[in-house]
Amino acid sequence: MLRIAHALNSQLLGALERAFPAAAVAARGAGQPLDPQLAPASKPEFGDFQANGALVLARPLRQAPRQIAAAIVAQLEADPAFGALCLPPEIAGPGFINLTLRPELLAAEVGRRLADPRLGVPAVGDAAAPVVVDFSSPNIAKEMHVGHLRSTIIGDALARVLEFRGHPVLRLNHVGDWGTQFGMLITHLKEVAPAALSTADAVDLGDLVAFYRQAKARFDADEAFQVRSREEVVKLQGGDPVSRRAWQLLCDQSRREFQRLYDRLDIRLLERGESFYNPCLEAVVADLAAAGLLVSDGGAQCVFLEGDDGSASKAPPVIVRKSDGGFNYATTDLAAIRYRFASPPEGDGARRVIYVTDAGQASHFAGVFQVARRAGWIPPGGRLEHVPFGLVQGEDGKKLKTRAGDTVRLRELLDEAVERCEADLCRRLAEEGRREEEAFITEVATTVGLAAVKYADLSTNRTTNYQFSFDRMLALQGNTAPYLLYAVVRIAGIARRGGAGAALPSPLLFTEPQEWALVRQLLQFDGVILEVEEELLPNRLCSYLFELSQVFNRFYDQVPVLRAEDPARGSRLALCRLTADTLKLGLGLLGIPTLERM
RNA sequence: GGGGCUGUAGCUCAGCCGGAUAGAGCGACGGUUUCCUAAACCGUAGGUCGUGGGUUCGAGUCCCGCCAGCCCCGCCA
Repeated sequence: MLRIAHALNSQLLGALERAFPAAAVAARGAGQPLDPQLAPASKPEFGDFQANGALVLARPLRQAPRQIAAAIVAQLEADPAFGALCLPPEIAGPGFINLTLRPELLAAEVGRRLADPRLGVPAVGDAAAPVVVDFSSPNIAKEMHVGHLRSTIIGDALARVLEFRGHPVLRLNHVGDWGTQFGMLITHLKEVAPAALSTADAVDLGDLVAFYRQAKARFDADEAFQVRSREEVVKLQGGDPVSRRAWQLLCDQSRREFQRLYDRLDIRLLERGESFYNPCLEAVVADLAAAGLLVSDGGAQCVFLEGDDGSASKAPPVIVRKSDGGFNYATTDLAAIRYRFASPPEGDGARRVIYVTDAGQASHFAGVFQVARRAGWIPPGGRLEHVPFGLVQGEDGKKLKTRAGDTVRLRELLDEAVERCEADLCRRLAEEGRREEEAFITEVATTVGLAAVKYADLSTNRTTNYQFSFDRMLALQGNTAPYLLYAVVRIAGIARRGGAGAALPSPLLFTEPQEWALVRQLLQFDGVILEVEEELLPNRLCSYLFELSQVFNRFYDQVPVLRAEDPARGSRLALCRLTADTLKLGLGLLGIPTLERM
């Protein structure tokens, strides 16, 4: 549909310029070329598209908007290329031009899409520069908890969409693997399990969280331990081999635990933690000094921020070197930005860098981004974007906690979703008297449970806080994963009962309004993907897929497929097939696999 | 005190850079099954878009003030 929209837009623009040549010249001279304001029709009865450009011209042309619209329409109707695309346009309301595409054109588009594995979504060329998506980013020696849920799920979905569009995507896991907490962890490890430092896999650290707690408790209670821990940090940063090995051990252990969750959620990540940027930190500060951005304040090296107009900002400065000479997280973040935009081999050569972190870090990133921009590290056309998301709240509207008031572990949260799903499925099977293999039940519960967690998160606009509710996300009706998965299953049922290998007629022939509604919904897929790529809002894709499922279910309910006679039967099978392809691809881009039966 | 985000139906949320009579889902109420999975479909009720101004032919959407909630605010990430 994008291709058609582009064609229509240029035809409209041509009509506009032919109808009002003087205004077109004047507008171009003023740097504000005429715009037909082509948009999708706001209601089905208005056709496929509407052009609102006539309304804007009313004032400069001192003519009634409907009169202007009529002049544009007259030009359009004189254009044979337009006539090949659309039925005669209609002027409605204050001066909207409503456009309806020729039905046979829509049917042909459906046919073309069935033969296209990309379903009409254009791929960016080979010359595409890398896009960095920085997401998930847990801390070493800590367990992943509900706070990592949104970054992980949203980041993965965005990466999938960008990859599908053909961008080389670097999925970076910026893990917290460097910092003062390693002093106490290593000191504790050395004292509790010295064997681990000399023999591979001698000790299973087991529950790293418990280990972290023990170390923290000693650190808080024991002054001598504190001193040893601080010395340990210095040794680690100085490259002491034993300290490095202990650090490596902790990282390896954490990595294995993270990986179990990533495998379960089918998420690929390239680990590149904070420590990776250590060698660059000196150079970062030197760069900032050379750019004249550094100011010493209270012994710390700072960059003071500016407002949009270049005036001094009231925001606190970005500190890149502490008064004790050490670097902090802002320095690391700056080093990461510099590295990611820098050309290979000294950097990633990225043109777009995306950070998926909670909204609470907005001001931190705003400051760091400004410094990077003023330091000249962002190449022309380079995009640096913070993709913020809101808190995960419980149904009481407060930050999600367990009943005991603890942080919710991600693993346990996923377990509960799958368990609830399985219980629900078993109850339903019993009610319907269905018998299924254990393996089937496990597969369905796992797929639906995890899909529900992902979809619930992705389907709301990420900028607002998100109210977590197992009952809502697992509901079988409404904008939920189970509802969408069920639509796929229905189509799979049709395929099993004889629709699988059927030859499709050409041209496809549609007669029922439910068929046309489905056709129009299907053809919007390409536009939605490009919108998600641009706006980085996965909920747009979710809404689209939900609407597609609704339109399909209406069609399925009201229009027979297998029992119809050809050519209707074949044409309807084509719609089923394309619906299934679109739902599978779309859900796949959200990181959600589909099922044949459920 | 400074900054950010949010405020739309009883509840959870959309609203695609200003366009036609503000949309879903849940919940409520009522209906549909000799037929491809009823995990579905159809219908009814329900909104002063926090509030007061402003800009505009046109504002849920843009600007300003105010109110409420959440979050952030210099050497932690």
